[in-house]
Amino acid sequence: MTTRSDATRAAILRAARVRFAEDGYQRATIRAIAADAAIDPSMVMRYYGSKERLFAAAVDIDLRMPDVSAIPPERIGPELVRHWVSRWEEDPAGDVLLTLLRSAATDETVAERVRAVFQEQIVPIARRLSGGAEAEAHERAGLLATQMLGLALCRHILRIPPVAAMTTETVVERVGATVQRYLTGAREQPDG
Amino acid sequence: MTTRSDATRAAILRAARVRFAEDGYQRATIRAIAADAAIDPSMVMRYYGSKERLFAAAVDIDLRMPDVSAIPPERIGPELVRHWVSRWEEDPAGDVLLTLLRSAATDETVAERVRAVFQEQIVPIARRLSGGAEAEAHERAGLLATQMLGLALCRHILRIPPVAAMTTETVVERVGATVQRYLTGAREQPDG
DNA sequence: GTCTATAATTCGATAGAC
DNA sequence: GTCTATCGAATTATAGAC
Repeated sequence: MTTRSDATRAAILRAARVRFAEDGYQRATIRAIAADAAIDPSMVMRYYGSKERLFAAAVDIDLRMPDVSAIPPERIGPELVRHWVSRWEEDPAGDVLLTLLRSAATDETVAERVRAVFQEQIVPIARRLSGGAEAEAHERAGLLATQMLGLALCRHILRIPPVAAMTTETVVERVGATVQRYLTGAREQPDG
Repeated sequence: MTTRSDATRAAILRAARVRFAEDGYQRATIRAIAADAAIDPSMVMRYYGSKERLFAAAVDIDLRMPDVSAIPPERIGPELVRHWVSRWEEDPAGDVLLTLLRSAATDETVAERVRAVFQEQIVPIARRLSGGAEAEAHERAGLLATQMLGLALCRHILRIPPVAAMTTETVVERVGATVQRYLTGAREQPDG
């Protein structure tokens, strides 16, 4: 029933997501987050205990991959890319994904978390499509990750002009074709 | 003729490259770099003036893309990937590339530099292969960047197991085919 | 050329008044 | 529940002895 404290908590979390997304974990300061939320810095400590716990709360989100069994296998590539692109454009999710990827590049703890998401949410998609062979599923999932994360990196973090300017439809078509090949394409030769 | 100071400069630079590559710009401290180089922290300031200038000196390297005119157009994809993978495994270059990409994810100044490298070294490759159309060259170069940088990100920074474990030959074949399509593949439909 | 000592900031975290 | 005041630690950077 403490609605005022709940509002404060939410305001802190909202400000933290923006700050972490813009500045990264290290440059973002508790003082700046508190200023954005228009509250006192000590309130952040009171509600979240430490900067690290605040960060964990700010990036605690479910990646929610789509149900691949509902997508025709021959359309899986473009559909996955479309889902991925739209996730990055949603409101709190986009900031969280931005924060996660930026932080993963400089923080081993966050990188480990990305690897866990890969193992739990990406590998099963490849496993379902490549009928049993475990090593093959891992390789296909890995290639998928290079393209999906590379797209997000260039489009939202590095903001390479032609990639950032590309329309959703162009991305879905061009990158979708690559993802399709990585997931369902014939293997040209045995693994070297 | 100041060979001792030159040796000190070089030792600082060598230690800086390793530290920046391992810890990133912010977490790497002048004190730690000096300790690695077995000299006094104030010497770093004496030789490089500031942490920022030391960083600039540490990552000042030419990316040296291969001469594309010497490669048959139908083999450009795998050859570019092979060159890229091997650059990341060279000795000082690998550390510098690692530092650049990690730092670009969290530092806008470094990101701007990556964009400049893209414009000066990647776009011309696409331009040469796509005969004149400037917008098309930019888009092809952008797609190339998503795949190349995504590969480096997953293999060397996030160290996603199946990507990190992939042999050079497998990467050259699988990712090379994608790069080949991005650079010389037919366009399925006009840009949306 | 090299090192000691320290200035000047900045930040996370705590104690306690109201 | 919220804010004031401050501690303690870490960092870049500087001044100056040797």
